[in-house]
Amino acid sequence: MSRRGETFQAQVLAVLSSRDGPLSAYDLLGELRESNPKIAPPTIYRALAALRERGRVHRLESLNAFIACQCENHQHASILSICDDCGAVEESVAPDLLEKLATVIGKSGFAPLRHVIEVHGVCAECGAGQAPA
Amino acid sequence: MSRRGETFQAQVLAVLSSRDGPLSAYDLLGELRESNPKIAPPTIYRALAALRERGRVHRLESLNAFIACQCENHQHASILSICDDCGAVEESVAPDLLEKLATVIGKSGFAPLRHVIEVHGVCAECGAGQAPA
DNA sequence: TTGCAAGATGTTATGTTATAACATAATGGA
DNA sequence: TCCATTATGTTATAACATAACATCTTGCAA
Repeated sequence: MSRRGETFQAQVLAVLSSRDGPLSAYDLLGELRESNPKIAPPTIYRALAALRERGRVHRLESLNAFIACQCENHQHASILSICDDCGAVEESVAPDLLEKLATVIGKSGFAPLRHVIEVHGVCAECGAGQAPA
Repeated sequence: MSRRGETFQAQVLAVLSSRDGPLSAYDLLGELRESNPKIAPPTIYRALAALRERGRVHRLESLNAFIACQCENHQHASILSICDDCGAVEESVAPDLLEKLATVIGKSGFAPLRHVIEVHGVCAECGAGQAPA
């Protein structure tokens, strides 16, 4: 086993961390080709898969895009709020909400393993700038 | 304005309703081409968009697939439980959970408009059939 | 009744996202 | 050293989705 990939993963994470909005895999590909023109899609996807396994990156399923984990502890299900106006994404953690969710869907005997919770809407900043009507 | 499209939308909904698992847009395309070989992707996507607007169909963002709404009242945010073993999807409604969710993400002033709540796991039937270890 | 405006639908092409399949290279241990 | 194992590179293609424009329907008004 080796750690060859970690440098590249670190680059991917660095690019994602420098934004407050999500990037698609092909956005990342474009960025990273500036320093290494030869990389291909599988390289990006493999790095993203590794980073996701370690909880450092989240995939926004409803946008087909990726974002760096904003939390200290990277092992948790997260709630992602996506501003449809400015594109900013904020991460929340709410263990009690997950418990409630488990209760709701557990009624029929379902055992949850992975949560996708994404809420689209308007962030405070964009909402404040809007006329109320 | 016309209702020409409604027949086709009804066909799409009929196919989706006949399954207890999701179908991709191209699965649907394949099915529906049996009765009408000339339809193209935009036709499917337009029908799905109309059905989604009326709450008759849900998109599974984490699977890029679609499923008929299983509820009586089609105007509500739904919680989708997806069995990764057999593919079955079950729909739950929990207004109080949405309220709690609104509270959690509303702390920073975020105003929710659309919810994506998908839980992957193992359904009762598949879980029961498994060896415990 | 004809002609037209508006919107729905059909059609072609292409854009975007993701992975299969296989070749090559690096690493560490026997 | 040599091999087994796993990571990485490379090519090609699969899967998902929509842009752009042509065509057809419909209802209405002159």
